[in-house]
Order: sequence, then structure tokens, then C-alpha cells
Amino acid sequence: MTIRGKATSLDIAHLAGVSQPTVSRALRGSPMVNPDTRERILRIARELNYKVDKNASSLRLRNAGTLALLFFEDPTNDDSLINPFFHAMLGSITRACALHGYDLLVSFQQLSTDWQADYEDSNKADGIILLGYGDYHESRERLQRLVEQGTHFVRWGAALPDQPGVSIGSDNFQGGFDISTHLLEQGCRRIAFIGHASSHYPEFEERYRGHVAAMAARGITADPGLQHDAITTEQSGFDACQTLLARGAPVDGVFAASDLIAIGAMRALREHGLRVPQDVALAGFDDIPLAASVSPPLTTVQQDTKQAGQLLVEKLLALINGEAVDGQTIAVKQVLRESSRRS
Amino acid sequence: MTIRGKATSLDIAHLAGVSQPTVSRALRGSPMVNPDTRERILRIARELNYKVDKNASSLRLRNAGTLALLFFEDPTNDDSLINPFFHAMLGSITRACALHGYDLLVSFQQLSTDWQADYEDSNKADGIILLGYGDYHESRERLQRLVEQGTHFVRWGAALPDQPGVSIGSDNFQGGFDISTHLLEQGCRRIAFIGHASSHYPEFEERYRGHVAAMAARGITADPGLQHDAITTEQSGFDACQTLLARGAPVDGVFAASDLIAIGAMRALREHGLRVPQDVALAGFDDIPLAASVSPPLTTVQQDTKQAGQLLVEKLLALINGEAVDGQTIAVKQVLRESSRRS
DNA sequence: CTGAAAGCGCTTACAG
DNA sequence: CTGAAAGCGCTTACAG
Repeated sequence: MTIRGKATSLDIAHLAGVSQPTVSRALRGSPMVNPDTRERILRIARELNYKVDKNASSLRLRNAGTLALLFFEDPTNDDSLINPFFHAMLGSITRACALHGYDLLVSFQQLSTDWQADYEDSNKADGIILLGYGDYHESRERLQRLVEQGTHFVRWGAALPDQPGVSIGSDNFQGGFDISTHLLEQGCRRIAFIGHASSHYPEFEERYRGHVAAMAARGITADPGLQHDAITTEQSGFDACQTLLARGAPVDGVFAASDLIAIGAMRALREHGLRVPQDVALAGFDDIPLAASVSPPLTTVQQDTKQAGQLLVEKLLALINGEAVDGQTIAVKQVLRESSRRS
Repeated sequence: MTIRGKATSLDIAHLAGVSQPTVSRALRGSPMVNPDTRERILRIARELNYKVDKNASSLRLRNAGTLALLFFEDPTNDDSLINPFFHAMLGSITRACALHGYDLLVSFQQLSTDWQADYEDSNKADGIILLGYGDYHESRERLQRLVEQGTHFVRWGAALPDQPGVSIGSDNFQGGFDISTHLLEQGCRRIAFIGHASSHYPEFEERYRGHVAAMAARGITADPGLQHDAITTEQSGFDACQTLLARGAPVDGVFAASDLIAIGAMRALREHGLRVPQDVALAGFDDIPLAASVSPPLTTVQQDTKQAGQLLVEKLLALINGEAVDGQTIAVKQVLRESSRRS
């Protein structure tokens, strides 16, 4: 056994006194190998710490056994401001890949970058998982391009009609509806929504629509003046809430489009001398780990990252497999904590 | 041009009226190709959206053009509790890889898992970057194994003597020394240290040693009773601080071994009716994005994640290249914010 | 400057 | 059950 230079199937063949193809068969678990021979081969492989050469195998099999995760960043974000929610997604995607015996290639990209890199990934991987934030209108044409390319991909996001490719996302409408219904039940009537609510941010828009519908269900028309744009950062949430409060509009509830926004809003409320939840009930969206730890603990909508990661991987694998695949909406779960408890 | 089925260099050769090796040469930028021929080939390649098959290329070149990032998790952690600091590292490592034209394979692993998977990665990638938390004594033997294997790897962590492999880490001692010196300057005398301080967690231990040294420099002997174990989670920080306060030991400063711990400690202090910084000055370590956003904003020690990622990748590449490589300690920077400002 | 040849390590019909 | 043969797509000496 040579220490330097990895062992090959041919090395094993020599040592086992068989041909190289037989080694390959034994290693791949082919039934047409004599059990004794197989045992011998496997033993030697273990001793040599042999691993199949992925490149050679992929080249021959014509599939890479690799998926690529392309993480889109909003150019307005600096490196470190990634929403913890996406980290949970990264974790669950990684695990789902491992479960299916696939490797995961990870890359980060600016939304504005040319899509050349996508193609590059499509060449190294069997398919792409798209994840990230930013203006949907900007990413839409890139998706279109991928479709034309015949690239296999799935994306995390609102599953809306007329979208290029396969989208998997949470039931944002229902989540928004539930949380606003809850705030209404707590006696809130003037509920602010902090977060973008346009087609540029379809997930936030759906949450907002859920909010408006919940209000309507109680006969209340949502005041458009109580919606204020924000992206998913603590600072943006702080700023938006600040602006809203500075306007002097009376508010007794805040539904933030994400937990990070909610945490920023909480800080703004506190600085304005407003108590949460006594003066203003507060709720977020995502259920990031921090949500349970802030004080008061934050009421929020839990997105099922585990199922999300699994679905993304499994649907992508199905696509690669040539199956017809539809988008899917994942159920969400309300998590009620102190930040909204007034009764 | 066939839509289905990727174009190969042979397709291009046919269309360009040259041999396949000439295409390969042109694409790789070999100087021994007629400029006109090269232009033609490149144009056709672009039209066909051709990309070199990575598997074939790697197989032939005998290098994968891929690095693997192996993220170790403490089994006590649940999926979502990854320190934001590591996410910043992930970002900077990804970027450094891209810069050097390498792909990055990412996998998460329990510290306790068998190291089989490491070998697997070592087969798919040219080298491994190790990152994560957990008991160093546990990971140490795995590192040893990797060394014996001849696997190229670098790890993020305290660069101590007698370690297997190459380690790159922050100057934790200096960071601890600086922050405690600062707390002392703010008038603190009874400074608690929250975080593990044993050889099982060498980075925390170094921070603690820095703290003790800073105290000693002022003629103060650090009270061992003011050190309380904690791992890097908000909850653990909360619990540890809680316990410490419940003991009734008077405390006028807290140096938390990480920002997450500090944020937990802040919550515990608040619940005990202690004001930060008036009653207790507080400092953390890492400078995660949240540190600037909590109230009061958290004094901390910034680790240079950007340089860290670059160094990890560059040193690993050097190792792969057969060069002799040493570990390195990266300078840290104090970030003073309100949580420690008493004067 | 360019082509024919060999080979990276594997997998899988094709014969036996 | 097993071996000899072909070939995945590329790169690089080796000739010209």
C-alpha cells in the first residue's frame, strides 16, 4: 500500500486477485458477485481506505451526485447580515442532501451579478437550489433564463402563478392571517405592518394580504398608512417603526414581516417609551432562535425549515430524474409568546 | 446545437473545423493556438454555452478544484443554534474560494460521528477546512487521524503548540486582555467571566487567561468563583449569569466569552433588576451583527472574519500545493459600545 | 501552430 | 459469477 497517492480499484483488484470490473461491481453492491469475493474486496478496500473516485464515477455515470445551493444576496446587504432563517435553511438543505447521498456546493452571489455563474454551477452540479432575498422582479428574468437553459432548479419563495420554474414556500398568506387574527383577539385595532408589501417582495406581500384579510374578516379596513416598507434587518425594522411612531399615528399592535424586523421594532417601541405587550402587542415571522430569547419573548409564525429543506432537495432530485414537478406551499405554525399577550 | 445534452469540446471542434485538442488548448488559454482559431473557438463555445466538464477535467488533471468545508456541531446543539459568527465565516470562506476559482462543498457533522465522512470529503475535494465548536479533546484525535491520512486540511481555532495540523485563529488572549483592561478602566473590580475556561475549549480558555492577566496587571487576583461555564448560546449565557447572580456574589462587570453569551447575560442581569452599564458593565466577543443592535449596544471584540476566511483558504491551497505552512494568529479589534460605558 | 495518441479511474453492456 | 472491451470528456506530452 502506497501512502501517497490514493488507492484505485485496480490496486484492489491486484490484491484481491480479481479483475478491476469485479471490484467495481462488488463496491457498488451488484448481486452478481460471489459473496466470498465481495467480502475479500470490501475488506481490502477498507484496509486501503479506498474511496471511489467521484470524478471518474460521475464522468462515467453522467451525473455528478452534487447539488448546488446558490444564495442570492441583496446588494444592499453587507456580508454578515444574513437572516438566521436562511441559516436554518442551509442546515436543513445540507442534511437533506446528505440523506440522499448528494454533495452540496454552496455559493453566494449578488442579485445583480451576471448569471454566467449559474451556468457554471449547472455544469458542476446536477441541479440548483436558489435561496435568498432581494427584489423579485430582478431575479425573475434570471429564473426565466435558467428555464430556457433547461437547467434543473428549484427555488425557495412564494409559489405564485406564472412563475418560471418550481417554487416552494411557506403559506405566507395564512401565516399573516393567523397572526393578525391573534392580534385582533388580543384587542388590537390599530395594527401596523412593517415590511415591504409589493410584488417586488412576494412573500412579504402575501403576509400583508393575510393581514388585510384578517382585518376585513372583522369588518376592519386596514389603514394603508400603517404599512411601512422594510427589508429583513434589525436596523431596517428599527428605522421603519421609528418613522411610523414619529408620525404620531396611534398604534396598538405591530405585525413585523420578519423576526429581525420585529426585534428592530421592539427597540424602537422601547425607545419611544411604549411597553410590549401592554401598550403595543408585537409579532414577527420566521421563528428564528433569537425570537424565544428576546424580552419579552416574541410571538411569531414558524416556518418549517426542516420540511422546506427536504422538499427543495427531493423536488429537485425528481426534476433531475425527469419527473414532472409542481411547486408546493408549506403549512406554517403560530407560536404565541409574551410579546403579544395582553389578556 | 442540441438543446438537450450538453455540448462537448468535440462538438465545438466539429463546428470550428479543428481537432478536439485544439479546442481544449484554446479554452485553457494556451499560447500555442492561432489567434484567429482561438477567437472562432471561443465564439462558438459562447454560442453553445459550453462549459468544460469538471469531472473529466479533474479526472485528467488529478485535482478537483474543490475545497470542502466541514462544519462540526456540538451534539448538544440543535440545528438552528449556529453562532452567527460562523455564518460570517462561511460567507468569507465562500468568497475566498470563489476568488481562487475553487468550489466549496459544505457539510455539517456531529462531533461524535465517525470520521469516515472526512475521508469521503477528502476524496471529493482537494482539501478540507474544519470549522465548528465542541470539546477540543474530542476533535483532537480526529485531527490526528487526518494528519496520518495525509489529508490536506486547515482548521479555525486556537493556534496552540503541539496541535495536529494547521490552525488559524484570533488572538484570543489579547482580546480578553484588552476587554478586561477596558472594564477595569471603567471602574469595574468584580468582573465575572462567563464561558468555559478549560483546555476543552481552548479559545475561551485563552480569552479567560487574557482576562486574568489584565487583572493581574492591575494587581488584582481574579476570583475563580466569578468564572462560570457556558457554551455559545444565548440560553447558556442566561443560565450561567442567572446562577452566578443567584449565588449573591457582587459583580460590577461581566466579560462574556461570546456575544451570544453576553446577550443571554444581559437578559439575566435585567431580570435581576441590574442596569447595564450603570450597575454592571458588560462585554462580549465576536462582534456579531446583533451586537450593535441590542440595547444597550454591546461592547465586544471583533474577530476579522474576512481575513480569517482568506487565510484559511490560502493556507489550505498552499498545503495542497505542497508548501510548508504554519498556523497563524489574527489580530482582533476592540469595539466599545454603550454596554460598558460608565464614565 | 496543430493533430493523433494515450490515459485519468470508473461503469456497464457483452461474452463467456 | 467473472473478464475483456469500450467509453465518459478532457489534457498533455509527442510528433510533425
